[in-house]
Amino acid sequence: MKKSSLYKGCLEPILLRLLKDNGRMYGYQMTQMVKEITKGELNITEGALYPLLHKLEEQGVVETETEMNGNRMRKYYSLTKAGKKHTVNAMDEMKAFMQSLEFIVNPKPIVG
Amino acid sequence: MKKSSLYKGCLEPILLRLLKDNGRMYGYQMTQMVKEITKGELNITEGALYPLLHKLEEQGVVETETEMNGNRMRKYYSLTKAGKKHTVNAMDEMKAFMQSLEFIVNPKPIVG
DNA sequence: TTTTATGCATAATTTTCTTATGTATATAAA
DNA sequence: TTTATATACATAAGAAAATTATGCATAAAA
Repeated sequence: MKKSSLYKGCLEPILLRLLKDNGRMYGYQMTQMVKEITKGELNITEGALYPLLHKLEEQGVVETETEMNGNRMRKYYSLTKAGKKHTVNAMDEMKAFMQSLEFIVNPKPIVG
Repeated sequence: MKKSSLYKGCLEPILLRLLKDNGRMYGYQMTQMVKEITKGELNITEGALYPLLHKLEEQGVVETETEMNGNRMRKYYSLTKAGKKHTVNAMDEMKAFMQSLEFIVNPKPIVG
């Protein structure tokens, strides 16, 4: 994604979140949406994206439909029922993680 | 650190932040402080911690002093002058990263 | 006396990216 | 009209950054 890859390990929950919010999406669309939302901060590389999507499909987290847009193929991904459950857990973990980061980066002084 | 390692890639800035806030610290102390601050969420493994500290020392980001505490050794780490500059940048990147995560996990609706 | 905590360290392996490469169509710019 | 950019997929090689396992050693608690 970026030079300073803080994002290592966060890609899967990010994709799950996108699918949860937007329903059906195709790969390239995900990269563009993330780029836009993060104002160019986060650029998902194809080498990270596609293998991960394939893994999630293998695991039954997402399912796909391939459609033609003019002459170009689009492979749409959406969460399965199991994938939706999985996503709930992933989002909880994500929140806990972000909270923890917040605690570290912005430590609260102990009030006596 | 944890099973679901979202933290992959964040360890270095976390350590820099600790040293910035607390001055001189030894490795084990860092693991305990992070565990405490994050309420047990983040458990830094030794296999991740020590090689990283050694790398930072090699790079001149931190410097060390070894002291004996009773019969047990403690190796104290602190930021060098260059390390302090480096940390300012790292914290900026960290903030941008956290902001981006926030945007994704908690997307703001577009107000027309 | 055996487990847990403190304190360091490293090797092997796995996970998760980046970078590079490949194929192909559509559009914009030169 | 040719070239660059954008769209859209995919995979392989390599690097980065963890986990897991192991080792050594002292101190305290069970």
